[in-house]
Amino acid sequence: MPRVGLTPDQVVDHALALIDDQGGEALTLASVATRAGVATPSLYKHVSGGLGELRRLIAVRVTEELADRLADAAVGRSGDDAVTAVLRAYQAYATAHPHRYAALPQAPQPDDDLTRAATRLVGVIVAVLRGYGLDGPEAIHAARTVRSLAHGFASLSIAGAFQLAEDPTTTHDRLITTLTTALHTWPGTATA
Amino acid sequence: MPRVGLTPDQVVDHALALIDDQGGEALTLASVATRAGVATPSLYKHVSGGLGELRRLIAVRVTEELADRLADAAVGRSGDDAVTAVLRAYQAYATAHPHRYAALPQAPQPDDDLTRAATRLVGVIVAVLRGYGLDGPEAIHAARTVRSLAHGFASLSIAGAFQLAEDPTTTHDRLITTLTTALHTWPGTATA
DNA sequence: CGGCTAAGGCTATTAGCCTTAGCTTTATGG
DNA sequence: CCATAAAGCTAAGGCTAATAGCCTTAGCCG
Repeated sequence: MPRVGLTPDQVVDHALALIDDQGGEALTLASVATRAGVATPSLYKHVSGGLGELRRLIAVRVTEELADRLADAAVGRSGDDAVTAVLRAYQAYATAHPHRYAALPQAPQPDDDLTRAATRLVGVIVAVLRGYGLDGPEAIHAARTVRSLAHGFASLSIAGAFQLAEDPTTTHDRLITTLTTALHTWPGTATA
Repeated sequence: MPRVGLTPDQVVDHALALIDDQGGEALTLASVATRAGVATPSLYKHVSGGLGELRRLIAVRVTEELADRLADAAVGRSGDDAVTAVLRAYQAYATAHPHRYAALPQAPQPDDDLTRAATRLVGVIVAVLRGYGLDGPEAIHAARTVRSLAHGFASLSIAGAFQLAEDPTTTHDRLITTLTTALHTWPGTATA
């Protein structure tokens, strides 16, 4: 029939639109195919690994998007200002695209592409940490801590884990203050 | 045929054994039924909501288990000692049962049972924070921060996100030191 | 002791999904 | 203008969840 001219990237586009609309549970090759205006098996011409690979590509794309946002937020800032902006950008992305963010851990194994994207994301954090005199292995430990905090808060808030009356936004503010304060006196640093 | 004498709890037991063995991806009513020595539809007699409810029950069970471990770790300790023990227990549980922990976010919506279990888990953290003079709303914000850090690190480490040469155990040590230090000068506290 | 009821099994069926195989058509390059 | 590779299709197989309806067991009550 008429050729749609699909590309792997476009398949991921459709998949993301579907996830945004109906959640990761609804991600099925059949629905993606319908959105793309194509029969289900045709998707294999572009995503040969089937559903598993599609999930992988989604994780890569989302990680890249997130890394972009963080990089944008960091540019032109340094120190506490930069960390604050990065953490706010992280949470803003997760809040704006909750299903997309929740789809992240659905990826199979961390492959090369995903590792590359994640490395870039971590790179942004490491770069920001230079403002605290952190470098080398300690910068990695600190960056992992930052990422754990950002990811933990994002996934818990998306999952609806914060049900008490207290405003999660306030929690996030506290969390940022706590983090910036801690980074100034990072444990492994001799300069205390 | 001969009655197996199944109960909802036993169904969850089988499901958890399956998850531990083969990961959350492999959780299917058919496999659980096989393990239980029963035909698939028979499971509906015990878990009427089908796969969705089973996942819900699993999340509740895992959250309860985790809360137990944290409570055990906290007993008889206070202050930095208690926080350290709780965070280590958290990570130890996640490391010991990675698939089980990864299955947590597969639960549908936070229902009453899950909320109850999570409330107990948070209660343990809040109790530990009393050692820092934290109470009321600020204790909640601090507890959420602690939980975010613990959950973020656990899920990232399970997902294999820490691929660089640096030892994640060292990261965890730094993370704990950072957290205890920060709790002593919690942002919202007047006593600075 | 007889019989009733409810619970816990079962088989059969439907609907939906992923995936592979193989055919057909379109677009493109020589 | 034709050959070929890419991109679509239909058909089919095998898996899953879920529902419907039947059968048997266990236990209780008269």
